[in-house]
Amino acid sequence: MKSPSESELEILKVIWELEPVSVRDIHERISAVNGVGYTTVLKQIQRLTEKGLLEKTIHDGTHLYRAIIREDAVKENLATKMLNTAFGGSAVQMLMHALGNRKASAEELQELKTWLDQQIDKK
Amino acid sequence: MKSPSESELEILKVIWELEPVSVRDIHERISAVNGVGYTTVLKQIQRLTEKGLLEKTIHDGTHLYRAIIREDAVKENLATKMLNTAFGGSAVQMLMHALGNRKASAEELQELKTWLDQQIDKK
DNA sequence: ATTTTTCTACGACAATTGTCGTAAATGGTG
DNA sequence: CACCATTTACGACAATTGTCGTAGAAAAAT
Repeated sequence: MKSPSESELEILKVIWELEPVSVRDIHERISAVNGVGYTTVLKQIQRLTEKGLLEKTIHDGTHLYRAIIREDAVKENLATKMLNTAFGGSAVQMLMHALGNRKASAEELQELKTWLDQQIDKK
Repeated sequence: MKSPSESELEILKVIWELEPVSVRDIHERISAVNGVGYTTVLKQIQRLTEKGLLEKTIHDGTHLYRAIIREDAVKENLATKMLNTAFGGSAVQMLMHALGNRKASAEELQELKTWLDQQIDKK
């Protein structure tokens, strides 16, 4: 299960949000941020499709794309892989580095705590 | 600040642990896991050195390598980048996906809680 | 000092990725 | 239908990465 590159992930994120969606719409979103060309985005979409991560349907002449892999699965994969390869499986380590120097907002900490307590209760 | 690839990270991890360390020792560790050849590891080390992530010192004829970038900095970078690009900056999201389906052990949850409470107290 | 063993340096190659340019196809408009 | 504007398909190119093979340098053994 190879993880998508950062740039591929950008595209996937737009698709998860808007699917089924046209290349045009995806490009609009992406280029607004990084100014990349239309064909660049198109090519990447086509490659993702070849790789089986996306599916194209032609409806009334317009080509629309949908994701085949689920958002949760990809994110889980990313997070888990990083947890294991970079942080030796320690979630605390990962969290510390993620929030680390950055002053985690009180709300965020609270939110984490809530989720955590809930997890603990579930046992 | 481009992040190291997975394979580069493997090498960095060994170096952080053993530095200053010879190619031979690094190779031994790595190949024990994935069986990759000596020159493969050497080449990667050389490239990392070119890129300025490692430093080579020749002491008594042996070439030893040390890391120039600190372990914490790299990990922080990795975690932060993932937090932002994949999880929209939400640490809860990231944590949920990292622990997600996998039944986080009670100890791990407890450890997380301890760290969190400590963070909250610090405020 | 000569041979053998071990390392390092270098170059090569395939796969992947990010990025376009150009050409071909399709659709909409007058 | 003929023409212009969009879109899509293709191919190209440079950079990066993972992987070696080979050759030359250095160190160790005899």
